[in-house]
Amino acid sequence: MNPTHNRKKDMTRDQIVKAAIQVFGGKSFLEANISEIAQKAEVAEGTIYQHFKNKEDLLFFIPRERTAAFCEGLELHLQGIQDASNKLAKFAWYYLYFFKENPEYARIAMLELRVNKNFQKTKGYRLFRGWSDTLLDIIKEGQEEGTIRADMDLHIIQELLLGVLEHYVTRWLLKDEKWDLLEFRGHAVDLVLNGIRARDVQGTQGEVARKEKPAEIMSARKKTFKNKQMV
Amino acid sequence: MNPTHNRKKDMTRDQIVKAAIQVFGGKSFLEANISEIAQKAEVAEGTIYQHFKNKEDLLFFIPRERTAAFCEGLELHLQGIQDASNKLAKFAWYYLYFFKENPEYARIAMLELRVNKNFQKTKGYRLFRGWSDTLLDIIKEGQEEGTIRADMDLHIIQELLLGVLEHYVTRWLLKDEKWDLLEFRGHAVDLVLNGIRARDVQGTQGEVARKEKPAEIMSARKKTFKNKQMV
DNA sequence: TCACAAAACTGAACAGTATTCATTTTTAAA
DNA sequence: TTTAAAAATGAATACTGTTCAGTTTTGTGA
Repeated sequence: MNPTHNRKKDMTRDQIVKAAIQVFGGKSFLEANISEIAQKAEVAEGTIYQHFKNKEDLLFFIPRERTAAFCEGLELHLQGIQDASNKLAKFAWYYLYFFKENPEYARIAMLELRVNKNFQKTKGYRLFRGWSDTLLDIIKEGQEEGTIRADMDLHIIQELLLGVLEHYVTRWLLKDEKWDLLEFRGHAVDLVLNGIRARDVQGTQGEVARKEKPAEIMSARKKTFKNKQMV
Repeated sequence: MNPTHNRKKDMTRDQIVKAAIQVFGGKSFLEANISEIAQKAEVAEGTIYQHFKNKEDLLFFIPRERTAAFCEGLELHLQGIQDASNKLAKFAWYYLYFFKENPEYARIAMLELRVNKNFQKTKGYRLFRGWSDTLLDIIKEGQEEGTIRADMDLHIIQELLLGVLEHYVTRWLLKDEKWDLLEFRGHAVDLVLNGIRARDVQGTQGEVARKEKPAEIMSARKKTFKNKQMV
């Protein structure tokens, strides 16, 4: 068979992945079982193993499709926004909006993939976190603009933002999506942006947990991050 | 047998829990297996099921012991510190310090329990999150002192702090504890404290994501939180 | 010290589910 | 239409959590 004519196989694979999102999105990895996925996808259990090495491999494949959709939407929503602060606010909004609209995927991403050590080593993970470069660019832009404090490494700020957003989505999921995920967005984002905003510090109240001078901090941290690969 | 004389049973239970911490702390819930725990605890597999309903029940029992240790240490380390900001800084330090010293428990708490929907309904969970009232008290104190911004609900600030801390511990674990967990503490805490610090806002740069007036925000949110039980 | 009943423990048997693989069916080019 | 490769099948297998009938240990009262 000609390698370009592998439509059929792709189609059943898509069916399987679609079914997997439904099943994995509704119960934990452990509780979800292959037979149910096979049934939903209208294939035999054995068929799944022609497309995926095992149950975990199938789980790890899921973000590929959704990440692409996430990135497309993000690009679109960021277009036309001028300064970095507004871009960050928009980013946070879109992030929460996306998971609100994709609750099944949210459960998979936040409650399974995000805390899975094996997933960190997969191709899917790089896509999953690939878009975070966009975030780094925005932060850098803000630092150059002078609207975001430059006395701190990019990655620290990035981790702060992602940490808070992931946390809010996770809490929302664990509480059975009882409230609107976007409800507290303004306040949470306000706190974070307030924290990273540049201002003329006069040492008025800024003595807590800051023993080194700004310049030293930045250069030192950049090196450390590169060596230790925090992100 | 007299119900007060159940020492023997408690001892084997402790052995089992200790072994469970080791095994669950070294691999995922799925990869960990009962036979290994039984072997490490020097009991038969069947014995475990006399103490715990099932594998998950055993996992959920683990935080009981460690939470007590966490709280004791926290109380001790907070003693003698005067203002709320320094208490929060100390809280963050102690939080990270504790998980740095208990990496096995950290893996269980952050990568398994924290994202487990079933765990949220257990007795262990209430202990696990019980100490967070301490955090609420400190934040309230800061708001009354005037050092922490009072135009925002307590719980929003609490979630921000916990979110960031949990996120940093999680990243550290997923990257195989490659760096010192306390290394970036100063910077992360600085960002958060900077964000929640009270200051005389003149509307200089504070227009992002803040469409309502401070007073309205607070009263509205307090109600919402109570109704929807975010925490 | 012994008897004995309750508590605690044991491990082989059981059950449920992920995975394998020999076989059948489908596909598409010749 | 033929045919060989690709794809799909599902019964058999293997692995692991859980059960339970039987054994051992414990503590008490005679």
